[in-house]
Formats: sequence, structure tokens, C-alpha cells
Amino acid sequence: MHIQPTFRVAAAPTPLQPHAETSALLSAMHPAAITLYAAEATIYNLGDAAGALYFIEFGTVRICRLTADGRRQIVAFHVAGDVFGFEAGSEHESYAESVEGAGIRVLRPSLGQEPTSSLLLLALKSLSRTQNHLIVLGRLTANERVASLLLDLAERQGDDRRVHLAMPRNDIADYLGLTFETVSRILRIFKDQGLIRLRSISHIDLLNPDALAELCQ
Amino acid sequence: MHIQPTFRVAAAPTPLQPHAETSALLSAMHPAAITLYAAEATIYNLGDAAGALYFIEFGTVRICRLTADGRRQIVAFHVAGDVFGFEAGSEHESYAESVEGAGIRVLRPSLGQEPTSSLLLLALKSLSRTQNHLIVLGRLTANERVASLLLDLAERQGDDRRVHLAMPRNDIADYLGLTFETVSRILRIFKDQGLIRLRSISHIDLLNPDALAELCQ
DNA sequence: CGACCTGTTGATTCTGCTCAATCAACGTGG
DNA sequence: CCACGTTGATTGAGCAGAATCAACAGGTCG
Repeated sequence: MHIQPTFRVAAAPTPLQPHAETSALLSAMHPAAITLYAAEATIYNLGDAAGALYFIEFGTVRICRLTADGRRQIVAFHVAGDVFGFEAGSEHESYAESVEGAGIRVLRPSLGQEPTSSLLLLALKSLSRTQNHLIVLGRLTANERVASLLLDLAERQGDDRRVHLAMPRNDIADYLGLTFETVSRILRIFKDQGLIRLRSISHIDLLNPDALAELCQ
Repeated sequence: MHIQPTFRVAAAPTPLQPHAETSALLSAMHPAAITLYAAEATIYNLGDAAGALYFIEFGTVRICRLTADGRRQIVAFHVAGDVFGFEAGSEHESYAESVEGAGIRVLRPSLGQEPTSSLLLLALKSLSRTQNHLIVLGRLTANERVASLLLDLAERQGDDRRVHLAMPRNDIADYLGLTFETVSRILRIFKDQGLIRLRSISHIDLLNPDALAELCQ
């Protein structure tokens, strides 16, 4: 097991039983042992050879793309149970970093093997999620974007009343196409409206999920 | 061959030799005969049963998603040679319409068949394209968005100096996360700057592709 | 204890939206 | 053939939402 320095787990590791297609994939692809990544560690970089997939045991991962002048767009956040690393070409067109500390299994494809249906399904789910995010970036207001993120995280974390924001404000902004100041302001607005409670900087109670859902329409 | 009423082809049909993975897919999936669609015709709708894929012989297709209150986001434009219709679940989460008249072959999956690698590759290319569009919507200015569309269309149409805008301004706006007035204004700005020439409402000459490329960084 | 980093808050600016008028292209019916 | 209505595109004026610039607070680490 490879351990990176200054490892720190922000949240308690929450192992998660994988979905049907994920466990099918895990058995088909001979997963490696868990590699531990420190917070802010690079998992793969722009231009790295693609092919392997990554299964998250615990922690949070961000997938990023850059404009030529360095503006960053976070394409996706992945959490425990997710598989990421899909790439159409032979090189990664994005880079992946751990947000908090994370534990990840590398899945290496058996050479010359035809793809399984579970692999295709995972790729298509990724596509569906990404398409959905296009609506967020293209057609929702800043308020609606933040509300949709809170609800999305709540759903993925399996608790519809409490959300753990593993990522800093800046990451949220780069995911939602906003600035971190705007994210901060909108959280405050939601607080003032009694929609949320800021238990701590990274823990938020959703006091009125329905009103939030109403918002992101 | 099924023919829809009031068929009209805006541009001359341009049959295109498919890429390697596409032709592999075509032979593997027993394509149906070409169906002709009139302009603005529905190819599949929200909630329709998914599973089939669609190969474009000629014409342009838009894939759309809606917010709950009816705002539209065009998730992708597809042109001759493209395959679309991928869906993770059993129902379509978006709808597809012809922009101009279009000729399309339906590809029906052989039941119980494992996916081919060419199918996965096409899905991953779709994912890559969609991720790239996230940058456009999340991090580019209005000028940069329009410039990136012009260059993208030029590249896909195989002529780096002339672009055919098959879709109305409103579609461009809903693809780029703008309003149609803004699209119109920016085209005028580009014209005034000598970057483009509006040969007609739907035909644009790129007088300075490099400057446009500079723009979208 | 001081430096640094993240987050919050305020003031101001500006990009792109909204609302509105006008125009051109096209089709229809008198 | 021309008047009229319709639709998409262009252009203008004013406004609003989010960005930018800036100051400051709180927590963490050396």
C-alpha cells in the first residue's frame, strides 16, 4: 500500500457498498490495493496516459479542466463509491486531485478485453451527470446553482438534512461557474432566509430542503 | 423509408464517410434504412424508451434538456457522421430534434449483446465533448463562447474559413447559455472588428480564424 | 506570537439580460 | 400583384446580477 506524506482525513472514512454495476466492474478488473492520497494530492495529470479507472473507497475527488489562460472549471466531484478516470483518447484531457484525504483503488483493464456492459453503464451515467451540469452552468442563476449543489450533495451523502462540504469555497465556485465571494454571499442569504444553518464552515444543515428544491427548479 | 411531411433540406445533403469506430458500430448493429425528418421534427422525446442509437446521414440535430420552469439548455449539436441517443437509464432524459431537414439511420441493439469497444469509445467522445462544453458555459465570456462555437463548427464542417449556421440564433443562445440578442450583438462586434463576414444569415466567413482562436483562449 | 490562508463582507463596476422598437424575409389572402 | 400578418434577426436603452477590488475576521501553523 502506497502512502503519501502528511496524510489527513477531514471526514471519517465512510466505506460504501458499491452499486451492482460497480461491483461487477470491480471483480472484472482485478482492483489494486487501496492507495491513500493526502489532501490536495494529484491522482492523475493533464497528458498522463489514460486507460486505468479509479474507484473511491473514501474521500472526495475533483476533476478539472483549464482554459488556455488558466481559468479552472471543475467538471465533477466524485465521492466514495464512484468510479472515475474515463477518457476517450490515450491521454487525460483533465486532471484529478483529492480534495480531502482519499483512499482509491486503481482498476487496470485486462489487455485486449472487450468492455463490459457495466463499464459502459458507468460511462453513460457520467455523461448524464455532466449533461445535467450543463443546465446548471447554462441556465440557472447563482442562487439556483448553489441550491442545486447542496441538494445534490445531500442526496449523494444519503442524508437529506445534513451536508458535508468537503471542498473549499473556491472549488465550489469553480464547479458552479461563480466566484468564491458569490458562493459565500449566497450561503449567507440562505442562512438569513432560514433555509440552512452553518454548523461549521464545512457542515451545513438543510433546514428547508423543499424550499431549496423549489429554488433550483 | 419513412418520410415526414413538408420535408425541406436547408443545406445540400453532404454524405460523410464515418470514422473507424462508427463504421464498426454500423456493421455490428444492423442499421435501418434512412428516415427523413423535416426541419424542427422530434426524433425522440423526454421519457421515450431509450436503447436505440441514431446515425446522422445528413442534417443537424439538437439535444435538449429543460429546467422545471421551461428554460432550455441545448446539450449538443450533432452533424452528419455523428451517433447520438446514448442514455444511462431506460428512458430518455433529453429530447432530440432535427434543426434543418435530416436523414437518420436508427441502430437497434442486438438483444443481450455485450457492448463493443467502438460503442464505448463513442460514448466517451460524447462525454469528452460535454466536459469541454462545461468550460464554455462555466468559464468563458459571451465573446469567447461565440468564437468557440464558430471555430468548433468550422472544424467539424471541414472548412476553416466558412461556417454554415444551420440553427437559428435562439438555438445558438440556448447552446451557449446566452440570449439570442447577445448572440446577434456579438456577431455584429466580430463583423465590425473584421473577424467575420456575414455572407447571409446562416453563412459566415471566418476572415481571421487565428484572432478568433486567440479570443476563446 | 506573528504570518498566512480561507472565508466573509462591503463598495463599485461591468457584462449580459430585459424590455422594446424596428427591419427584413416570407407566406397568405384579397 | 399588393396589403397584411408572422417570424427571426438586429439594434437600442436601461437595469440587475454577478464580478472585481478591497478590507477585515478567524483559524491554523510555524
